[in-house]
Amino acid sequence: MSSAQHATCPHNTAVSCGECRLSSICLPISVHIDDIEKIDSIVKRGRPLQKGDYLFRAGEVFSSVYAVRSGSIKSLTLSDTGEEQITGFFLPGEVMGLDGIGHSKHTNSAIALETSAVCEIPFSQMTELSLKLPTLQNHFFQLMSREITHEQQLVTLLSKNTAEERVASLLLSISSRHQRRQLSGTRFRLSMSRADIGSFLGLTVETVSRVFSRLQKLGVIEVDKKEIDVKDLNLLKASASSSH
Amino acid sequence: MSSAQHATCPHNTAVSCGECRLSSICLPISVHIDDIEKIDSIVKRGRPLQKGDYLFRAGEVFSSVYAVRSGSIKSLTLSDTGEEQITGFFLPGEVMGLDGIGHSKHTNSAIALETSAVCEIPFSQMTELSLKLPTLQNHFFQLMSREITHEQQLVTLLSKNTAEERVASLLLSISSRHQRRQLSGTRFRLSMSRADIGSFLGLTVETVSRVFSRLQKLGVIEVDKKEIDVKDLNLLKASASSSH
DNA sequence: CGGTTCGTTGACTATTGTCAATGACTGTGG
DNA sequence: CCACAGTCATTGACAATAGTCAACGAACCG
Repeated sequence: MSSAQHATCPHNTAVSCGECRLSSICLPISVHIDDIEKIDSIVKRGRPLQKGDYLFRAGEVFSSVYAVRSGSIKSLTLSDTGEEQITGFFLPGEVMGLDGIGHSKHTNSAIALETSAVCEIPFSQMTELSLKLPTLQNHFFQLMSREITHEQQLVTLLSKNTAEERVASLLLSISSRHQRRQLSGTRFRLSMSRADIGSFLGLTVETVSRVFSRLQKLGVIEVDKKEIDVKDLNLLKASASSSH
Repeated sequence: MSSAQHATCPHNTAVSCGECRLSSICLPISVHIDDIEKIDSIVKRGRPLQKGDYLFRAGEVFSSVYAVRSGSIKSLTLSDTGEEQITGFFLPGEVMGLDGIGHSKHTNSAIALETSAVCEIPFSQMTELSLKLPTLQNHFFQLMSREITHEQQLVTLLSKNTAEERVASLLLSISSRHQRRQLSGTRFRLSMSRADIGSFLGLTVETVSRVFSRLQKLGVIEVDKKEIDVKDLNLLKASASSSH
């Protein structure tokens, strides 16, 4: 039904890192086979999360980072005034929870947007193993650095771009992340609500909804509830970058 | 003249990590003395940068991260349309350049806001040393994780807060970073221009200027060009957090 | 099925951006 | 040492983008 389903069972809990088709995304490219086994031995695979389930909560003691195996997860913080701010959407192959390292506590909560499976990587075991596998150490430095870069790009998006450009950019981002997994970059399902999108992009639900309508009217995309069909990728790219 | 001057020469290039009064900020707290010497031996200390000098440029090959020793540095990216986005301000003891690790290229440029000195830490030597000093490895993981958290807080600020709240938050941030270095948290000099502040906070120069005027009229701060005197810290904190 | 959440659309408001003018400060060169 | 050009900061008037409030229908859940 969903276009994001894998050929094999998407939430299969018995797949090792060596066999996982996502490994090229979440693991260092150039590790030896026996090293993959070592990594594999510290990874815990729990049973799938149901939509709405928490993977971890802000304030909890940090002990692991998580690689999404299937489904999708949103991360969010609660501001002092109690309202939630969506800080990210994580798709299969992406690693989350890196923000907890700095203060030994999670600063975000993580909630499944649909039925999802994750690989838990206990952080202290990972750092220990990193001392013997320079490639692994380097991989995590790179993961974290890219996360910094992503956040900076998001800051720029919020600083300098209009509502339409922000929404178009998010669609492009999701599109390319689907493509990286050999899925369609032009037809996909948004697992998050309009409110989540709005919070992530610093917009209200109403504005997000209006932008979807406008992009549809312009022939850029076709929207059917959460299903998005990109009709003209170049137009979408044009919508995402400021014209002035 | 500037309130940020150290008692000893602030740009002294001959101070080792062991003697540096900033070490508790930029180095792991619990390293043994001989280990500090090892770290010290890979750190390069160049001659001070003058105002406007580049420390590195976006696109250059990444090889080192930098700890600010004195002065202040701004980091910025150039958008595809060529306009600059300020991504951060770095004060003594703070480490910058971490975003370059992920793609082996700097994604930001770094420019001195005033006469400044930095410690250059060659990254490959650091990672190599990290394999023998778990504390050092952990320290860098923490530094990077905190950077992620900071960026997320900035995203939230831009998403949810008004112009006044953003400016007040920046002033509070600078205030507490000064205090951490035993400097006055209520009287300090902003080394960056109004345009830099605006770009960083996603506001125009005019709006920044108007907010400064308003905060002054309200008795929160006193503004004399770049010199800021916080008259009522609690009022400033109130101005920084959303009232609704 | 009924109640609740979610998404869309409209009318109006308000915060911030844009454009413009002015004054202060900075630095350079005659 | 002063004059001048250029940048920077401030302020005002006006415009525009996105937010607020409200109503409605559709989908989802128990």
